[in-house]
Amino acid sequence: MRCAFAFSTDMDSCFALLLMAATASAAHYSLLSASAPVHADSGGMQQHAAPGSAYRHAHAAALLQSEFALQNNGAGSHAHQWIAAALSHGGRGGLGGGGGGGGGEGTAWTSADIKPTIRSTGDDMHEDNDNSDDNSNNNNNNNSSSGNLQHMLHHPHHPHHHHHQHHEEDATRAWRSASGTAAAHLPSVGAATGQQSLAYSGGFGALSGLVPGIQAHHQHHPDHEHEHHHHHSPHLREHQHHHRSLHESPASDEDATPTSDDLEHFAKQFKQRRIKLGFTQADVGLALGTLYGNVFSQTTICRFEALQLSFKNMCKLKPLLSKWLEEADCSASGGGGGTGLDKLAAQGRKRKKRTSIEVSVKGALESHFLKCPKPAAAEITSLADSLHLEKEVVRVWFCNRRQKEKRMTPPRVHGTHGTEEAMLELKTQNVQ
DNA sequence: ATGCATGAGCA
DNA sequence: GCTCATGCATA
Repeated sequence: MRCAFAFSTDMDSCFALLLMAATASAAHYSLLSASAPVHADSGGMQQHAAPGSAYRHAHAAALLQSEFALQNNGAGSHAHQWIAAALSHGGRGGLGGGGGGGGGEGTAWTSADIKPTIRSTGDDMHEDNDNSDDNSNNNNNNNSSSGNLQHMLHHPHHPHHHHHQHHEEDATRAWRSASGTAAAHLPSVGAATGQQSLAYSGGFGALSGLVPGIQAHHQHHPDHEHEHHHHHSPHLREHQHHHRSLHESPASDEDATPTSDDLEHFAKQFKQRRIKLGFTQADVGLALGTLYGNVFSQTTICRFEALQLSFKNMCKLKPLLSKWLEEADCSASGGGGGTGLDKLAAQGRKRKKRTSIEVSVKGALESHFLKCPKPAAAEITSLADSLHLEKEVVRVWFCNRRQKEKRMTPPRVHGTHGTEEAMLELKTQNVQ
């Protein structure tokens, strides 16, 4: 492979740093391990003894946990309290953007200082180009209303449940292509908030983290106006026949808009290699940040692997991950052994405490969603009222629910049985 | 691994 | 207020 770039920059100094880092970080705290007794990735078991040897074994099944089953911790459902954090580090005045605005009673969770995240650190502008309007967008995904256009055009069968009736407005921004410019915000990496597990002890991640030289290149984005074809079936998981357009090989990391199948395949492969190499999802997210200027969280990487992002988003991330993978791959041979770099995790923003919605209430919301995915403000209000939830909470719930519909991997039908799907998922995921 | 949340950008 | 990308916090 051609992977001899990058490191050459500063090998010497890097090693020095690595050594220091190595000694320093003996402590791993594994938040995740608790949640991951079964599956290998995430948390607990990433630290393999032999750096050079990538002998990781495949791991086990993903447990699919039904949200409904787990949620009833009985905790007060809608008592809101914010984490009053002492905001020690500088911040900037928040603007009450989209989120906070709505709630009537919603105090200002947003008004203090927020967003230490990458996007808008300080004052710089992010030119993230996701011009969601003109030419980008796409999101072809499944079900959703108009988005299905694609499906209809390219494949007759319609996956999942769509009980949708219509939605004309969606058509506006309906998928057009994965064009994208998916690419991204330029680097302005801020402090990566201390992530959950930067605890591994892998090889390259640390290294890349320390190498200063390679920072700011941008990724290539998949743009192309072509409507992209190919179906992705209800359960993408099973079939991974990737037929490509006819001239490119999206499987690698070339540009060209990948097909759903390509993405599926890539994601699978990515996860496999990542694990093999001994990296956690969080590690990857961090490495991406240091390599390309965009830090991603464990969550995002996880969702990528699980195809739980929109098609467009998947396309955007793929090249980045692909690149990382290449580097990780080749560096693996060199042996490795550095360890975690730590980031100053100064986090002090006020985030509304996560509302935990009771199972029964969730059920009610769900059924409303089936009837009407996009309730009007008034409906939301009354619904919220009858369920004893804040309006804002309900509104957000619907937003999130809609987003879910648009993922590549649609939400499971947790209806009357769903056994089939569950089994299928288990089966297919075991492979890794 | 996922639920609820934030915020940019658009309308 | 919606969508979309993304993540903290939690199960």
